[in-house]
Amino acid sequence: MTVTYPFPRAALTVDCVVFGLDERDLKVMLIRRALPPFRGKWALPGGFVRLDETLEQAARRELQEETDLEKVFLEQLYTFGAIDRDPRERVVTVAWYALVRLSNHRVKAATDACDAAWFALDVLPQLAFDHAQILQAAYRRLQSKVRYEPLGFELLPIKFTLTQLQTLYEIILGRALDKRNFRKKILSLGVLQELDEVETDVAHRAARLYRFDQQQYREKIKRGVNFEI
Amino acid sequence: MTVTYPFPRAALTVDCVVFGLDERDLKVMLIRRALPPFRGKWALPGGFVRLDETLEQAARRELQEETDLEKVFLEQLYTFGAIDRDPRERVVTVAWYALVRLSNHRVKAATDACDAAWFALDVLPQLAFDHAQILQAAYRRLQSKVRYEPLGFELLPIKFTLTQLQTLYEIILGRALDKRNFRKKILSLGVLQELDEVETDVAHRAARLYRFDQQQYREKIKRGVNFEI
DNA sequence: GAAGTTAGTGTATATTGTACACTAACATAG
DNA sequence: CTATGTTAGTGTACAATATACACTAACTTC
Repeated sequence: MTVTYPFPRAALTVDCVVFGLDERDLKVMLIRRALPPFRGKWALPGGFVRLDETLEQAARRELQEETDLEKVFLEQLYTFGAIDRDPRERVVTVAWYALVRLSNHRVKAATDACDAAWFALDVLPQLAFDHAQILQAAYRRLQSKVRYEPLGFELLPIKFTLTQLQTLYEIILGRALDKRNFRKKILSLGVLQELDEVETDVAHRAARLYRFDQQQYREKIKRGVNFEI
Repeated sequence: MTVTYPFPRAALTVDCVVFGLDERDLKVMLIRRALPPFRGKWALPGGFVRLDETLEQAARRELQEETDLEKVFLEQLYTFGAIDRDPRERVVTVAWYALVRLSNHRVKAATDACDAAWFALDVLPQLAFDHAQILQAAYRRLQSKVRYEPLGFELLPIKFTLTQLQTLYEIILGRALDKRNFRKKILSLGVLQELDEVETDVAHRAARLYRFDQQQYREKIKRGVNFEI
């Protein structure tokens, strides 16, 4: 099964920067490469785009092949096309970033002899190809976008406390926020649904649980209300 | 000169949405296609990516081939990969948008029997491929980005009046702005350099000219000052 | 020099952001 | 069952920013 073209063509891949949040850190999922080049080095999950799938389908397929991640938030980041970014040949990659609820998703048992693991952003190993650059771009995008779009909720459980939400913003933005002002602000946006439930299994006063109200959010957006932390 | 690969590959192109501003409208540059498919239809300037050039180089080359545009503001927009976006075969395109000073740039005499022309956004002809979608995406990007990055200056002459600047924002954002508030705001950002010159050839009081101070802007950004209209 | 046209300017009010500290509720250990 | 530890939850005063609004100045042309 070979194909012939009148002019040489770049290979086209997708790569995914998958962010997850645990108690104290923003983490990113990496795969240890089983094959050269960069054998044994860590890399972003990704692979070649097939001709019968869109770019987004390719990204989702790669996510599922290497992890058990389904139905996650996924958005196109940027397309990287430096001439020598892959030592073998010209490869252009469409990079995506994904946000997942870490608690729900365990990394799938190693596929084809690759390890997969979560790394905190400040203790990243050396990465293959230009993946360090891609990861940085994804992190910067997340930091700027989280301030005016409700991305953060994709990283939390469906039901969460206001403290969890605040901690999330503090971790992503890298600075402390005032508790009372944060609550005032976020509640005034009117996109949180207060539940009749509180946390369980905590050794102190249990906090009220909330959930993000997607429908409310869409309506507010239509009316031109802008979400900004 | 043919090449053979073990698996089929998508073709890779770049397309550019080139915005320019005249007295009353935001305009976009289109090329009339000389060849099928969509022969005779209008399309975004663009073409195939060569293996010895980056994606940005490809976009700039296409701009220069079909217009006389050099050193323009150019930024990657999004990569479009719908399976049947080109009727001939699978083609993935990396879309870019460019901002040019219309007064400086006349469209180059038709290259290989293509016409090129500027169209106001509200009187666009039917476009080839998915170019209408790409153009819409570019316009939305411009509208949102112009509010917190100094893109607008790329569309004006180097020396401009505050009224010209305000008109630019009004055209792009599609709403009227208050004259005094606009001036207060834009001057308080401290990125405009007041010149010792005024407009000429006007049949009324001549307005002071200003220029955008790139250096000041960079310094302000470093210090975390945020530019927002 | 009169008429027409755009430039250029300030203030009062409303809205939003920011700084800041204590009591309430619950779990657990003694 | 009481004391202790821990986090939840709440309001107000002040500062900064955004908004609404109308007239005089400067110049050109007839």
